[in-house]
Amino acid sequence: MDQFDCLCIRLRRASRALTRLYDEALSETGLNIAQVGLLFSVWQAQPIAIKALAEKNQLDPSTLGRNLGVLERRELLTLSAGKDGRTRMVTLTQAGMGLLVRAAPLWEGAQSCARERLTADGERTLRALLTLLEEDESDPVAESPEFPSEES
Amino acid sequence: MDQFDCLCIRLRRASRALTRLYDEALSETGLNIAQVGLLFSVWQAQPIAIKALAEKNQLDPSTLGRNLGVLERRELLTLSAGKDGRTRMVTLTQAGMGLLVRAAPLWEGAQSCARERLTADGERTLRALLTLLEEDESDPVAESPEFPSEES
DNA sequence: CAGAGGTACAGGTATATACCGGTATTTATG
DNA sequence: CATAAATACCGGTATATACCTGTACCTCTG
Repeated sequence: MDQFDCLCIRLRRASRALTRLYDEALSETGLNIAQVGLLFSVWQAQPIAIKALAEKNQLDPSTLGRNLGVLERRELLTLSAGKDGRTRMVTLTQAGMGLLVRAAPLWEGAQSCARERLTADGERTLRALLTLLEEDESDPVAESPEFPSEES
Repeated sequence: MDQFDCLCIRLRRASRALTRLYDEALSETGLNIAQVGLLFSVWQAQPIAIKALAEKNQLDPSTLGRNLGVLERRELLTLSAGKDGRTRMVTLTQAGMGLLVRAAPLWEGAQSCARERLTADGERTLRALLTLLEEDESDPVAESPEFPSEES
């Protein structure tokens, strides 16, 4: 039962390390990779209800609700009542969009840095493995858009 | 630039999912995988100073200190002054040892379950990749060179 | 249409995580 | 030896994460 053989502990540790890398790269935006990723996820699907967004991100809805609260207070997104009175729809603000645009090149830098640590084959395999680990999988947003740019 | 192509976001998501699997398996112990892993790590190296344990686990020392506090309150480990008056040495209690023994088969179940989702080859590759990712966490994107702009 | 049951979210509680600044202690330096 | 610098830890603050409970709202059924 060596700890280094625990897939979960290793994955968590790698996750912390990689998060530090991305957070550092994004530091000048004032947001971390979790927040930027969340903004991006909203941008892909807005307006979207909290429940749906939670499933999309495999996050507990209550966790997501609090995470959204942070971004709402910073006026990067808005939470408004949906047609169904129970739901709250999430939408990016102009500032939120602008932040994504600013974050894009910084994110690319971190991604390149992370990618350099992997061989092409290794990265493909990692992706396949991550997909397996993520299990369920709702449709992976087929023709996925990219980070918003000035033109979008 | 689909969010699913962000290595960090994917790793974090896989980490959450896998953590849920292990936590569920360990639920009857009253501890989660992070706590069990920490107990195990202490057991491997006790008595050990917080700083050293933090490095071993790639955790911020203040984070680790708080995590240890939780386990100390449950009397699974003790924190005592070291020879160096600044350090606090971590040691498992009998209860802490006992909990590790109880957790072992439950952990094995979760590990097997996780392993079933991977091919043998895939798992080897994942381990190699995780090792790569865990290596060096120093000065990240300081002077990141060009970005391999793929098709962008 | 009224009540039962399901759904979406908010908030409480607890832990995980990191950064920063402060304090005590040790080590290095003149 | 006195003091500056480095070290190890603690506590404040903020966010991330999940579970559980309560509440408002919707939907289904008799």
